Amino acid sequence: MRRDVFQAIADPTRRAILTLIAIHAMTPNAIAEHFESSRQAVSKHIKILTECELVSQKQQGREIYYQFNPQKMKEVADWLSPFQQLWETRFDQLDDLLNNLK
Amino acid sequence: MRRDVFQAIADPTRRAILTLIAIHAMTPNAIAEHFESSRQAVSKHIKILTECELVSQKQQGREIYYQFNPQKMKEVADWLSPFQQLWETRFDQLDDLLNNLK
DNA sequence: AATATATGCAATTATTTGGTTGCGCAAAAT
DNA sequence: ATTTTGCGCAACCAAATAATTGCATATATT
Repeated sequence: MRRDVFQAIADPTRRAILTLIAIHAMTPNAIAEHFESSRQAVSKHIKILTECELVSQKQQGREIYYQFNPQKMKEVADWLSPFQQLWETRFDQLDDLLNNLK
Repeated sequence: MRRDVFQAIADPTRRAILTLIAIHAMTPNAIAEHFESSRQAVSKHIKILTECELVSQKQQGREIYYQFNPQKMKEVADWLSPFQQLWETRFDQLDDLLNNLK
């Protein structure tokens, strides 16, 4: 079972969940209310997000609050950063970029 | 057929292809040489990357050179940017972030 | 002209994915 | 104590995905 961050954010529902809980931790039911999908479907997405550590949980009675883990998302940004220069940086820095990619 | 950038970069081979051709445009055969997978498998990945416009092509005789399109990749960076503040910015800017996410 | 090369397309298959439904369990509420 | 609520787990299913194989076509090379 491949469970990396890139695969996790490939799904639009999961991306929406992340934007939701980035604001504040939420329970599965609260999250599911924001979507058409069933609670179970949403819960499955949360499970995937948890397994790849984009999300962590803290139990509170019978409720479970899921919260966003920024550090893991940073992995995407890190992979992206060498490319970033290609769309925003001046041409005299292109050599640096090429070196980074190798 | 869902064909967005996020789904495209979910596959590790496709990410590797992108890093490869970001340096300079390459033909499918040249790209395939860098992987275990067959030429056809790689070609399919290239097709997906082309369909979501992460890659564009220019024909040159019977060879086709595929090149990276930074602008499309920027979409990922744009989606990521509000989160970015969560792992690197000072706390007094957190309000701005929360507004951006809503 | 005949052959070799570069490439795309189509059909097939195994695996993965996203979703549903039903069930069980523990914590609250009545 | 009984019922309701919040949640995860397992089984199942349809659709999508990744990869293979075989074939067609156009451009080079001989």
